[in-house]
Amino acid sequence: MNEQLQPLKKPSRAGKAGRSGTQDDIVYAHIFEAILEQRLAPGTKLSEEALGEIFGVSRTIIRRALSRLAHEGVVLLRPNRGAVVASPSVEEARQVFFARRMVEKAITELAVNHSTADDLAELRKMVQDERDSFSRGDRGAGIRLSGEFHLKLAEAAKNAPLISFQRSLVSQTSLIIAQYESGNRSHCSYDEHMQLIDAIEARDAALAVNLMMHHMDHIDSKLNLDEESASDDLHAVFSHLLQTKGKNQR
Amino acid sequence: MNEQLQPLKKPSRAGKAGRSGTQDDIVYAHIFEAILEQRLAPGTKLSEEALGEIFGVSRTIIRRALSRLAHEGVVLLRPNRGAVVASPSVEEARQVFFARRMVEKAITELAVNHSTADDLAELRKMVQDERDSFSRGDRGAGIRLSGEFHLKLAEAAKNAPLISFQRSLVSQTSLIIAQYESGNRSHCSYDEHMQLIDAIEARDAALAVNLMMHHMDHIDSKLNLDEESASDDLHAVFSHLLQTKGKNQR
DNA sequence: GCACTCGTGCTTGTGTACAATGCGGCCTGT
DNA sequence: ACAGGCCGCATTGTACACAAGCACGAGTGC
Repeated sequence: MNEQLQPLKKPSRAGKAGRSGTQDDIVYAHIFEAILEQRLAPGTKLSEEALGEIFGVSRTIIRRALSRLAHEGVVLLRPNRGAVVASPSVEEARQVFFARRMVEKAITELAVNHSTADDLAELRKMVQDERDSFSRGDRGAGIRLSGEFHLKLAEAAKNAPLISFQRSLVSQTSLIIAQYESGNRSHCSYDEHMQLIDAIEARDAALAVNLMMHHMDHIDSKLNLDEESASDDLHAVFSHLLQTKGKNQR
Repeated sequence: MNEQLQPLKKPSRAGKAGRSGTQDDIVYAHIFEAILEQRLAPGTKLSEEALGEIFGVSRTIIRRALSRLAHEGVVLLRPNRGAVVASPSVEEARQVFFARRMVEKAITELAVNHSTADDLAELRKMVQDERDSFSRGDRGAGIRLSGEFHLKLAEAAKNAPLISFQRSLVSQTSLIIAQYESGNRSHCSYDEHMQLIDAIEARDAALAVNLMMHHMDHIDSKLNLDEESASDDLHAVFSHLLQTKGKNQR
């Protein structure tokens, strides 16, 4: 069991629930980051006690964080058997992508109508960060930041339920990308993000949606979901056997 | 404060997470049911200790249940100030309905392609139950069952992320209906549900989607979201003042 | 008479101890 | 030697006790 947890680096920016720093959120954000940046491999056991020691908090806090992560689908909670990093099957990946396509379309249309100048400025800044990460060679941060771009876009759309759903979809997508990405191409090209912002700023709904749909095409064309990527990752291959327990996910 | 909690009637069917009966799920399902059937009014405080005594479990269990309910949006968790039954504002209601329209459309299309004979049979049975509830005059159960119909439809669509999102949307919709419904008309007419099943069984996607869209129209035409329903419900009127604290919403 | 402040009580937040459950190794019998 | 069952260990599930924070009310000064 290769626990490659690292001993509590700085809180970074805490990505998502970045507001106020209740212990709870800090732990959540750290584990979340670690998973998305692939410092924690799919299938890795997440022991409550071990995590508690690492973060210097009791199991109570860890448990809440894991619960949240499970809700978003990046962690699998197996009754009486602990939590593991989720390893989405190909079928699950397809379902996530289908849902994302639908949501991104709606979000794009809403963003065209509702995004403010501030929203757009922030979005541009995020694309900058993303580009920086890639040029720095930090693939993990790149994956995470490109996800956060899509999340920020959802916020610009000003629809609370969609934001929260998007949060979950983006998390899972990042996990899928980390697991299935073929080659080392930039997976979520910032150029496309930039063009998208331009189209939204121009309030050109048709163009924006079009760009977004192509963007989605590009993302999943870069994954090899068609053949189960062979013996590359034994865990992923048998994950559906190992972890299909009693979750709500069919 | 009028705690109209009633002392632990039978588990009923536990509606949603009906599988296995861990204490956790039981408590969750009971509170969920009580809220959707309007035995718990929006704004009602949900004290952990009180609930614990009622259900005969410790606060730990209650807390998890409340956390799940908060995730679905039917309960509002205010840090250090306890949980209350959510009372969605008109704006929140609009956002939920927008999202639902989008999701129901996708679900309908998927269900046309993926629903099995078993799915359809179960759906028909649920519509029966729904009709029975209304003829019995049990409005609360009717609201809940019509919601469960839409949830079952999502399951027939065979897309896990959509199912879980739909669960949250249906819950919130039920709450909104309970809060804003004008008059006493049957709000989610079973006739429309039946026609929808027929169209799906006939694999007529265009018709099915059409019916679903009209169904959505009917639902929100029955609500008076346009004027804040006057002094009818003092709680609802001032809820945005009382509860807008630090939630992730917008 | 009004407003501000301080004290008190209740509710929630967190840590920890104990119980229950599943897992793996060991032993025994065939 | 291998299969099956038994027992001990580790990890999670639950409850409880203590700490902290907020709300309400009484009292006092202006």
